[in-house]
Amino acid sequence: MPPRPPTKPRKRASQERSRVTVDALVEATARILVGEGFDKASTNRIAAVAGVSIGSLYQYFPGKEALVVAVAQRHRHELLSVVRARLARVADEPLAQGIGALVAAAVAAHRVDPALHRVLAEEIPRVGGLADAAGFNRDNLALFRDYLQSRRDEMRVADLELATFVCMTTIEALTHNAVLHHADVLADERMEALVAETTRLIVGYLTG
Amino acid sequence: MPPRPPTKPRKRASQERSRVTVDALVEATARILVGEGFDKASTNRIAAVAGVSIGSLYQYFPGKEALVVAVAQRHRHELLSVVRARLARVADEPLAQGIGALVAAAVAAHRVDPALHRVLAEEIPRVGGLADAAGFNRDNLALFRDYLQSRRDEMRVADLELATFVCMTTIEALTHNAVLHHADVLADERMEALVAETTRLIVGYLTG
Amino acid sequence: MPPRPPTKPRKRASQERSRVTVDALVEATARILVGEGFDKASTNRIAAVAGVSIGSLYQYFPGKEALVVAVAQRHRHELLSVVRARLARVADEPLAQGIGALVAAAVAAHRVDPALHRVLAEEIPRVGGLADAAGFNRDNLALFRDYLQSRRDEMRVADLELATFVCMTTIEALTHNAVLHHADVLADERMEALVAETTRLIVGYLTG
Amino acid sequence: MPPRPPTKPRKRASQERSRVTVDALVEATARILVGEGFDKASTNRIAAVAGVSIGSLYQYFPGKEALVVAVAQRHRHELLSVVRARLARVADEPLAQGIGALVAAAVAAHRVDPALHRVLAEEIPRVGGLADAAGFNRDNLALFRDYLQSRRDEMRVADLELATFVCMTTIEALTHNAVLHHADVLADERMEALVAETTRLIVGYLTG
DNA sequence: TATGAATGAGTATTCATTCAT
DNA sequence: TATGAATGAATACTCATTCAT
Repeated sequence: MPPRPPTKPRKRASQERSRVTVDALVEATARILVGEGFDKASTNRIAAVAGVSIGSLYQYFPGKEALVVAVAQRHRHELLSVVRARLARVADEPLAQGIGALVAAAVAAHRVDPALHRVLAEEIPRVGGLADAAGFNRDNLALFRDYLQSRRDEMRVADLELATFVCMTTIEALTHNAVLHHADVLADERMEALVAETTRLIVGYLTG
Repeated sequence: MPPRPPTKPRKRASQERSRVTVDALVEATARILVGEGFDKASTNRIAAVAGVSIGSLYQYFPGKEALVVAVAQRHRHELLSVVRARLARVADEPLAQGIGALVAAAVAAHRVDPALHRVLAEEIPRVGGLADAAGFNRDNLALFRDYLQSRRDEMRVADLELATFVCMTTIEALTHNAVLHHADVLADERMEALVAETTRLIVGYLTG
Repeated sequence: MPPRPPTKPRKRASQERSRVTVDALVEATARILVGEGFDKASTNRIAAVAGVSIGSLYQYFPGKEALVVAVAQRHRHELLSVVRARLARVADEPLAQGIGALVAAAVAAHRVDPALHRVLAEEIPRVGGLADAAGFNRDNLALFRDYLQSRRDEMRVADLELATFVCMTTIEALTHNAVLHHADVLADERMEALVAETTRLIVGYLTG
Repeated sequence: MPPRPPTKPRKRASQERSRVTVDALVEATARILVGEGFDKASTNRIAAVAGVSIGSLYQYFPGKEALVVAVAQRHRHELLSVVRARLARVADEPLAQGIGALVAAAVAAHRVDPALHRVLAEEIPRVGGLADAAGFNRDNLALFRDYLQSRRDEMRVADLELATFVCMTTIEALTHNAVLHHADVLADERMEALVAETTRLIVGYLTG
């Protein structure tokens, strides 16, 4: 097993000045990822776009991977706050409403920065430290399991763990595919239809 | 827009000798992809492993991408024949049986060469000619739409196109995730449970 | 001829605090040199290990070379005091005793800090200001010439200068090689044999 | 223990063309080593001076170290043939003649390419694969032991192994120092004196 | 005086691809 | 048709040193 490239930031940006540098680097990485793709994102290029010397890049990040991971993390946090916010509003409503909201939230999340989301999901070799760079699912999964748990009496599933896996995978795949690959085909009203269908699919499955 | 690297084989392998060379190259590519990962798969290395000179490689393939595409295609054909064979056997049975068989087929397909499947799906930047290197779905999609069409009267869906999309995406995502990322967790009996669950999910959805 | 990097300390450490800083830097350099080798000894690393800011390092030393030179000088002083102490005890004894003591002293000197000695002698490019970083010989040479001069009547050599050169070079080479490269092979008793042999060699040469 | 940089040539230069390339690279390395010193000898510079692309350099050598080793080896072979040739002529003469010839040979050897010899001996960090890049002594040692063995009855030494070590180390150190550091001081006639002195030193030692 | 953020020239190395033989 | 020597742009990363705070 070859040693993986490190992905954790090298030093904390303590002073204000360095904070700016770090942000510029992460932002530049995101911009290049979206605009030119993963393998144009060389460290030299990132530094140049960030308006920062290559030396400074390496003061704060141990390498390219760490930058991509930082971008993915930032993206993940944004998604998560979108999902959390929406979910909070329906915590006490019946299952059908909850699932509906969740699916809608997933679509909304995929629309936060679809281009970045696509690069993160499809262009980045999921290997080494990048393996779950886009794995915002773990957080989502926990969130969702808690929700399902709280609604357990409305459901008819034997294995909650399995059900969570099935639901999350399904919702993620459908919204991802729809938003990222069929946005053109699926006009707005049809997207609403998809949300409805997905909700029906999941609710039907859970209340079986 | 930068010109994409060409991905089509350069010439037909008419003579027997060429045929052997081409096969050796594709096989070597696959072996390296699985054994060492996408970015160790350099053209020089592929040629070396294939026991062929780098010059010859470029006689038959316009570049690296073309080789990967060829590997993906070969893999796709294998998958497709697995799915087709299984589907043929249930063409005349009721929907529930058909869907069950399809899900089982999807699992079987993912087990043909999981390591290669994983590399193709997760390590290769889905960009340019590689965009749908792993997109064996197109074929599957057509196959499945035809099947659903033939069983339309057992179903209660308004939009067949949409339903096909929903079902295929769901089945693909669930089996992919299950086989490639949770094979350890999902022991054999639980895998059977997953097949059952997935079938219930889809059948429930289709029959309203 | 490119300008040589300066190797003299920048300012006198007049205040106590500075003194501590300078010592910490020299000590850190020595520790890194021994523990990780010459080319891991970057200025940044030295400063870090010394617990001093890189800025401060440059307040007291004009560059990396100066630090290494300082380490070498410190080492040289230690060696010299070892040799001097031993030599003082035999100043009035006949040649054979004197030479014997000198050889033993040379061995003892090489054992003061063999690891540092080795790095200084073998890993550091003897170029520029580093040219005689390990050249503790100059001092030794003077010391030894004086001793030989005082025993001139016991000797039968035409050219004292030449004889000094021959003796010093020989003793240094033999003890260095023995201690640093054959310490494993030359067990303690054999090392004593070497001291005896070397003494015989030199005394034989001087007394014709 | 960190993995050492490899020092063995990467591929054999089978065709005539590549032979030329390899030679040019080794020659260029030597020239840079002598003219600009070890740490100006970057791979890019070596390739440039050799009039060869950097890519070609890496076809034949795994890195910088390997080139330096190749240079050292080439140099060693030249030295060895000088020494061997001279030694052959006195194989049957008495010890005093033999030692005299050997010392003269050592001086001659150091004069083959003194500048290169100096760089190899003093500027190259004797670490890793470079550790005995300049260790032409091993061959010499064997050669010399055989010679001493054949003259054993003229000698009065208890431990032949030790005697060989003492003689070789002494001769090497004296000639090295004389030729490389005191060439200016030691004019030709004085150099002859040194040869005589050294011979006397050694013969005296061996014949007790 | 001390700090540490910033610099950027410089270094080793890879790899897709070409082309003379 | 096959070969493999040659290419060189591109890449990740280091490190001595400066200077504003």
